[in-house]
Amino acid sequence: MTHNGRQRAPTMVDIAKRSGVALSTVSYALSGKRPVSPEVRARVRKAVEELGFQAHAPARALKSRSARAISVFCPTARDSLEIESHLFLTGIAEAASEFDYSMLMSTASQDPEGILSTIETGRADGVVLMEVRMADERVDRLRAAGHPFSIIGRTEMNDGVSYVDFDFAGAVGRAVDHLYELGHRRMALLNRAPALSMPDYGPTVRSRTGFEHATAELSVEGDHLLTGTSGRHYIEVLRYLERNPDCTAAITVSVTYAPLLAALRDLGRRVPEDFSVVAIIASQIVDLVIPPLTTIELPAFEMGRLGGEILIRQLADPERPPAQVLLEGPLQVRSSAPPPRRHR
Amino acid sequence: MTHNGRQRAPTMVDIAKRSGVALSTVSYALSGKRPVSPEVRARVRKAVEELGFQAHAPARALKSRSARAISVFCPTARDSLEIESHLFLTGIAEAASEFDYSMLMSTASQDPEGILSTIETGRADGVVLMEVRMADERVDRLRAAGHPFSIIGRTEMNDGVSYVDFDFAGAVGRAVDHLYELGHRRMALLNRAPALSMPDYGPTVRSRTGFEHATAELSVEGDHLLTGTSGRHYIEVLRYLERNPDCTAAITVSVTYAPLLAALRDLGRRVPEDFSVVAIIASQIVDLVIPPLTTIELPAFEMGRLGGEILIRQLADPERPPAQVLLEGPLQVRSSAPPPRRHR
DNA sequence: TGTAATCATCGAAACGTTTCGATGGGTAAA
DNA sequence: TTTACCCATCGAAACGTTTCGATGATTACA
Repeated sequence: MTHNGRQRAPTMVDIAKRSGVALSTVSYALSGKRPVSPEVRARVRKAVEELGFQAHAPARALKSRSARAISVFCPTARDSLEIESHLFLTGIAEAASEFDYSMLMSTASQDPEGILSTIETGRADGVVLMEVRMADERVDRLRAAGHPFSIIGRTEMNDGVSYVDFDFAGAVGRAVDHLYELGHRRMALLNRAPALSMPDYGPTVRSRTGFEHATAELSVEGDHLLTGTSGRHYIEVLRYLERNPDCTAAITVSVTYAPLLAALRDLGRRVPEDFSVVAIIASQIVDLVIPPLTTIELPAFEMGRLGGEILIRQLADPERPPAQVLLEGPLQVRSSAPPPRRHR
Repeated sequence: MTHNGRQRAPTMVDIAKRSGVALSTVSYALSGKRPVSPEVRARVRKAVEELGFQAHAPARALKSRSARAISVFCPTARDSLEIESHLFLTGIAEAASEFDYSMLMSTASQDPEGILSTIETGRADGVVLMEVRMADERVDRLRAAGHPFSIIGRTEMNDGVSYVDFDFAGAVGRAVDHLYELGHRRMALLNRAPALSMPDYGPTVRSRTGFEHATAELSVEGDHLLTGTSGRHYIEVLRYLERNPDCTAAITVSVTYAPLLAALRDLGRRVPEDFSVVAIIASQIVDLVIPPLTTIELPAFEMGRLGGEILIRQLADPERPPAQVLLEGPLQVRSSAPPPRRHR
């Protein structure tokens, strides 16, 4: 039952009048913060139903000093698509609705002032950050101000901060192992080229570290390339493959599978017959790529959900110790890097 | 200048005290709704600066009866990715921040109650809807309640409602023309298979109409397939191509390029030598697909931006007549369907 | 010099909740 | 029957703004 939009929306005063009790009793009947007799509760419920009452969120936020909202900052997709962002985002939104919170979203993702102000103006109670760097001003500022927040990703120093991150180093390591078992002895890591504004983007740094360790451990040759989806990047990958024909496998992070597959195709090298690829990517994206890529799955939606949940739980109980979650992704063998022969 | 998060945030009362004027004068000095002497204005500004004052949004929303926020409902990406959604979303967010509005996002995109309630609880002033059907309960309800809203997409009956849509019928028509000029005389439209909950999804319906008109006009054979990214859909496309070897071209809508390219590859048919493809898709996605697809570009980010802007302008001036925008997309010739020979 | 008009500023009420302390009726114990 | 206590309910204040009408000082005009 909803009321006509033309006239004033019913308030708790209206409910109080109609059910013949005091305003405060209505509040207690609805919130349950003090006991209320069954009859009164029923009368109040009935009036709420009949008038289509819905509590006014700003009034509640004003008085209770909590907006029951979290705010999220996510890079814009105007020019290029950070596709994982969308999975993070909807994951967080799902967590919010699960706990009956609102979610504010903004694309001004790198502006520390803007981020702090959503909290300081009372629009939101906490913040979820993503695309953070190893050293990140936004994190420092939030921490200094004492505002609740959680991160999808993590910085270098994470004492006392809540985060959900993916173990990129471990994932790359397992990808190297898999390719090694397939017989490859020289492989490349196509790492994400950080934009100029992101000189030490966590996943990039940690993927590289994992790659260097794993290749050293197995004594295989490993080449590290920073790349992306631009034409220039495609050319660089193409050149690399031409010059290094003994490199027969690659690990791609996020969208870097695209320039690789394009270059392989243009060189007439087939996947997986001539070249193996393991992609670190969200499963939802695999559906859109040909051939079906062997992946280490990045559980992006789940990361978002968890990141949101962690923040909200912290909001509910400020004493709660920070949660730090590092997720692993399963190796999903598909056709771009088949299982090792001896296992077939 | 920000204050320490531990202590109470400064309010306009604090500003009033520090600058030695009345509370109401502070309000007028900051809002400019009544003239204030230059000296007082300067004193107020100084105090604001020194105390790091930021107006409390819920209090403002309560008194002014406007949250300066819009709310957006977008499908979840848990299982499959409606990639355009993310472009719409960040486009809307960009518009919001441009006009100094907040944007609420929720994934409960099909629930009419939830949509109305963001407005009726005062959390937002208007709604942006997406993924609407030809007949859509959410639109009817919003209109009946008299709530401001705009649509990315449109329904069958759009009197008095603001929307931004893409001309799918026209786009498919132009794609047919292009393929015809390339010499193709039988072609398929790989249309989006609507989910069960979306029996008459606008783009799907209108793409089909455009296809039927254009093929009839040119007297070419046109086959209409409903498909998606699942394995079952892939098989269906594969079967279709096998059974109809004289079909030498296809138009894909959104992600349907994926099963098509996979099937062509598995049948050993090359693009564009043996088969031409025109994809109706956002440009940001083309970077992720091999081969580079000839497209009719879906300006998804711009659609989002406009949809947000239209709503906000309407919020600012309720007298403003509804805006109805139908965008066209340029044909971008890339390698999946090269330019006609005679033009080379 | 007196009156009207103009201007900047002030005071108070209001928006719709939540929550504290007070009140009064009922029951249990004395 | 009194006293004490408990319980449900009430009344009022408060949260931080915006905005209306009032006030007093200044200027303009007669």
